[in-house]
Amino acid sequence: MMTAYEPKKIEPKWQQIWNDEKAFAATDDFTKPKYYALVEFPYPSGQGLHVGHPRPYTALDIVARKRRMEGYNVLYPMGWDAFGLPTENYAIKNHIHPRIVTERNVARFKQQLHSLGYSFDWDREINTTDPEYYHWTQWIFLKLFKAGLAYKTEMPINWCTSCKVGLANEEVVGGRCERCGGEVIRRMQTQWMLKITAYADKLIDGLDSVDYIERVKVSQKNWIGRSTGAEVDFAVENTDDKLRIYTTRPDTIFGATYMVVSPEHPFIDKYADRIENLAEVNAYREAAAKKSDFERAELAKEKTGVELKGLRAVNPATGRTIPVWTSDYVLMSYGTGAIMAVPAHDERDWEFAKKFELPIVEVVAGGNVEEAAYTDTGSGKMVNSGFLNGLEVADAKKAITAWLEENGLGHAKTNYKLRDWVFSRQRYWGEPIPIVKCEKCGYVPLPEEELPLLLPDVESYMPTDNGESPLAAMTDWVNTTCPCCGGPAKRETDTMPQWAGSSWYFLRYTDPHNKNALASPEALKYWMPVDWYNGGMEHTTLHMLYSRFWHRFLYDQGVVPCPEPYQKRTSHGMILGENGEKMSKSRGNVVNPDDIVREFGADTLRTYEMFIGAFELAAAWSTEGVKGCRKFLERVWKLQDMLTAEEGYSREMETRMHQTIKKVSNDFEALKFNTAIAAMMSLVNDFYRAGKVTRGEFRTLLILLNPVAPHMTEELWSLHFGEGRVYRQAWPKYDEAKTVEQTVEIALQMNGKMRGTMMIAKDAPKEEVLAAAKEALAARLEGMTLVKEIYIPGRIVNLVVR
RNA sequence: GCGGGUAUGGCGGAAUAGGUAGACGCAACGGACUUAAAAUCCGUCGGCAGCGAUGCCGUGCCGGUUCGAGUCCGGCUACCCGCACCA
Repeated sequence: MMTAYEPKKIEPKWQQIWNDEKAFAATDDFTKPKYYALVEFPYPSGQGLHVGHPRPYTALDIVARKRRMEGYNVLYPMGWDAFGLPTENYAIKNHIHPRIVTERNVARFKQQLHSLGYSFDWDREINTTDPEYYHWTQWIFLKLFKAGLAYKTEMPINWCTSCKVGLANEEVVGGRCERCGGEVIRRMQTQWMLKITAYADKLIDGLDSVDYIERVKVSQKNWIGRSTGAEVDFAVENTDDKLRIYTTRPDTIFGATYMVVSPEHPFIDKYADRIENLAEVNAYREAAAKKSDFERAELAKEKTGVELKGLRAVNPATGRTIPVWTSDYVLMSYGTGAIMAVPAHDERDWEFAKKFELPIVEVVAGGNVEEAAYTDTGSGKMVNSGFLNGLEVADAKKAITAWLEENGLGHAKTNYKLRDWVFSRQRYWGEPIPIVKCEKCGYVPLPEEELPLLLPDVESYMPTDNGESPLAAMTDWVNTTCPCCGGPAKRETDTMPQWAGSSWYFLRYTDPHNKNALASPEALKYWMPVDWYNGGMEHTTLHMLYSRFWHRFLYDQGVVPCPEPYQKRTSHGMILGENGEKMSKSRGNVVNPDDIVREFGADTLRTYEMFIGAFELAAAWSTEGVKGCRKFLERVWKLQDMLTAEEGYSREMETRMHQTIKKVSNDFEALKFNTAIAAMMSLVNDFYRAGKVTRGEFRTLLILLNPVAPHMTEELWSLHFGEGRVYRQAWPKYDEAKTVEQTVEIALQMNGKMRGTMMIAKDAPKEEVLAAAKEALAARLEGMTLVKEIYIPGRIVNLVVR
């Protein structure tokens, strides 16, 4: 008699067996074909695993398990991105060392992941807060520093007033701190910077060589924001000086009727004595300085500005003098901080010109520049533009750029929206920056053999109001000697941002216990690049860009063997609450995976999360849907009662078996887990309809279903197929010829409208099919003239009549 | 504003290269089993009309191409997610 399906008993049992057998350890046999599947390692928060975590983990677990069955040496690792603010804030509040908090959270996460039966190679677990790990994070920083890509500078930063910490532009969302929602203001601070801008072109161009879903590529390109144009010098009247601007539309230079400089532009101070309305100008500048970037953008609807009276510039194309204004719609941080304004062909300039009654001169025909700026670059010929008249925009660009270069007035120039990466945090729970400041020698890197520079214990983790990290209070630690001259020196007290540890972690997995290098060249050569990396869309512009930057740098340094770290990148959709809203504590719609495992089992949770909908799209949780998946697994379980002694496939099921193998195999590769599972459900329904299943059919089903529901399939295997394991079986093969039905149902249409169906032999000749169709539709064809006969084999017959 | 995405039954969602719209699942309804309920198994399940074989309509909206359009083309609308004065 068959036993009941009890996931609570069988799941922990198999998890223990896999653990004892080291079932999923990647081997160091570098002669085997490899497959490196990667999911983003989690931040071990105090809340434990969220029901959103298992979606990507299960998806790539399926891929990893399938690859093993296909004979690959698979690396599917897991670790902890454990530095970060929530842990530190918790530590401050509860006076517990962040290390202890981290350990506790990691233990919880790990136990939860175990309970879901993932085939991670736990021997390769890593933790970014482990000195053995951050040794190499610091080592990479030193490399960057020595290559001139890390520098310290005083700059206005985004300062979160609540976290008391500087934020990267990417961490400011809608003028507020991405993490705590606190107000963000601008503040001057000395910061370590990484020159990611030096890699802007490589980061864009590298995208051509990898297989990322399109929207990830598009986002990255937009974020880097490469634009080509020209820098042009405008002479300042009555001086020998020039004001340099950047434009992407040098072709419209004849229409430049005024100039605008950013309120922060040094030009204003330089010529302060000539500005007749200096008081007014300074008042405007002060008002602009108080606004955050966000406020500036918010108030964008209404243009503001002040003319710098007494200063005029010369349009190098027309030779006419034009006024110079200052306005906060021009940003100091992009281009040269100054623009030529062409109101006829730029919306912002147009608005500004309308408001301040500045002249609007059309130089590209095709619009009505009194009504709106005409910005179309695809059509329209140049007018009012001297030697450019009659040219298309694209040709005019080339002609004017050549002319500017010939006359020493300007040159072609590429600009980027991407800014350098603010790399310091005034915080405790991060990697110490391995630099000391010596009065004599300046910033001096620690010798590599002194790494890792350990994070010292401090009394308080509270950041300070003056913007210094809690480490600054540790005078014993801070005061040191200069590695260069031996004189007194002070350690850097800022720490690295959380992005640091996650910018190279995929390399460490290839050789996680290496004491002499971040990983051995052999391991890197074998495992890299990652074959398939899946993660959230929220990481496309931050983590993805940062890690590609570091990896590309390490490639240039000869440390890693390939320029791009990830061969393929996909993204999963979010799991929403039952009400269709984002899950959050405040909304009270959070589902805890532990509860689902306890009530239905891990296999049900895995199956449900894969069945919930298209992998890339958001999907709302449904407890009823979970029950449906449990029911499906029960039905598989109960197939035991219908098992016959036959080893192969039965004649009537053979085609269905081959079809299902094909469908499941292809769908797993294409991330179409929902339809793969639907196909298996369908097959199981067929077994029920037949009232029997052969051992051969059952065997194949268990293998196909194993990546999705590994525990139950192992249990059924052990009950019916002996000591072996499903996870060691070869992935089933299908015979294309056997996936095709011998008799097919085809649709009968008249004038494209459905008029019935008929069964016919798959390879029946066209004439025969048409004859049969005409016979079937004979009554309807009465009195009609047959105009055309269309036959699509296996699909449709369409008779066109009049 | 710019970029990307989505729109299909009561619901989640299927539909390789135009070729039987609604696979699979949920809910609902009917039946079997049961003293009963749950569970399970079997069946029905887009709308309108009809006792019925059947007919007409139907994939956000308007139009087009085609023997045939959820799918292609032109023009819209709504919602979601990024970015947001980047010259």
